[in-house]
Amino acid sequence: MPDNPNNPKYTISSAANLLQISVHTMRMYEREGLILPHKKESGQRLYSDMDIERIKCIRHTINEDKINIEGIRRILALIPCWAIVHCSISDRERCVAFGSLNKPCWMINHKNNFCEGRECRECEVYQSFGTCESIKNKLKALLP
Amino acid sequence: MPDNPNNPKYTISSAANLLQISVHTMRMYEREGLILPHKKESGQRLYSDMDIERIKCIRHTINEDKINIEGIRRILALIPCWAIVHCSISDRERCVAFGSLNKPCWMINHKNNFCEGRECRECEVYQSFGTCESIKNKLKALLP
DNA sequence: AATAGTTGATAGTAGATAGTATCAACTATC
DNA sequence: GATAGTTGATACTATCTACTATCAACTATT
Repeated sequence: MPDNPNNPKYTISSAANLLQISVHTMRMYEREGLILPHKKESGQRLYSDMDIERIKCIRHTINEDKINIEGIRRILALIPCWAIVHCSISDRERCVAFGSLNKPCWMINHKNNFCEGRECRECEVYQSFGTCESIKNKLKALLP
Repeated sequence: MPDNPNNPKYTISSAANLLQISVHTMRMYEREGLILPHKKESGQRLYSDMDIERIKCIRHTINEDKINIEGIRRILALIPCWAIVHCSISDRERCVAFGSLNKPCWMINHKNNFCEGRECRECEVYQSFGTCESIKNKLKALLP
């Protein structure tokens, strides 16, 4: 396996070490829908370099920008997934994620359409927040 | 003056009464950039029915949805004003609001362009949050 | 097979955040 | 012209939120 930034290689404790936070905080962020680590069949989590970067971004948003977790989730829920993956109109009509206002698509079972068989972890929608670049910049690219 | 919903007619205390909140909370929301009441020349604030509706929405977002004020402001900052008012590319390059990531345009002096001479209170960008309809729905309308 | 790490869950804490109280100077309205 | 309301400012507080500690059962690694 080549060393791409999505390669899940850190256990939860070594990731927590890198980030100087507790293992439990890592799991909290996941429960809240902010991160989506790789899971082995046994259920054990593994984190990639992208995941580390993403969590740094989350921490900055919470600690420096003073936005709470509900706020972050609501912002993530605004990412216009439909315009990023270009799913069809009929896909959208059936899609629970498209209709959701308070949860990002990757927190919702929405596999009855375009996203069938795709890993949310790998999806550009999920990764929009990965590098802490603002979602506004993504909107600027999409909206002329 | 006809009775349109933007007509500023309530003083701060009668508005606070209608909303069952303190006068001071009203001014806090303003300081935080969530509302933009009409001001008389003396500096006295006047609120319209739309303002009342907007504050109801803000309260719901804080108390029920549990999103903090910083979070709300960051969400408002995501409204794609440029695509709503259709300002020119060169306007955008000069516009401080276009570049801002953490404040909505109406909190920023951005009158050196398209918005020159326009009242932010009356602008569709500001009013996007007026009825508590989600900004996601606005994005859906703008993004095919 | 034994140690170290992981899982989910519940209970608890330090500190931040939304909101309040109080103030003197100024304005509206009767 | 007098009362009631408004302005901005600072100091204060109750409550919630992000985070931690501890637990027994399970898994990885040596």
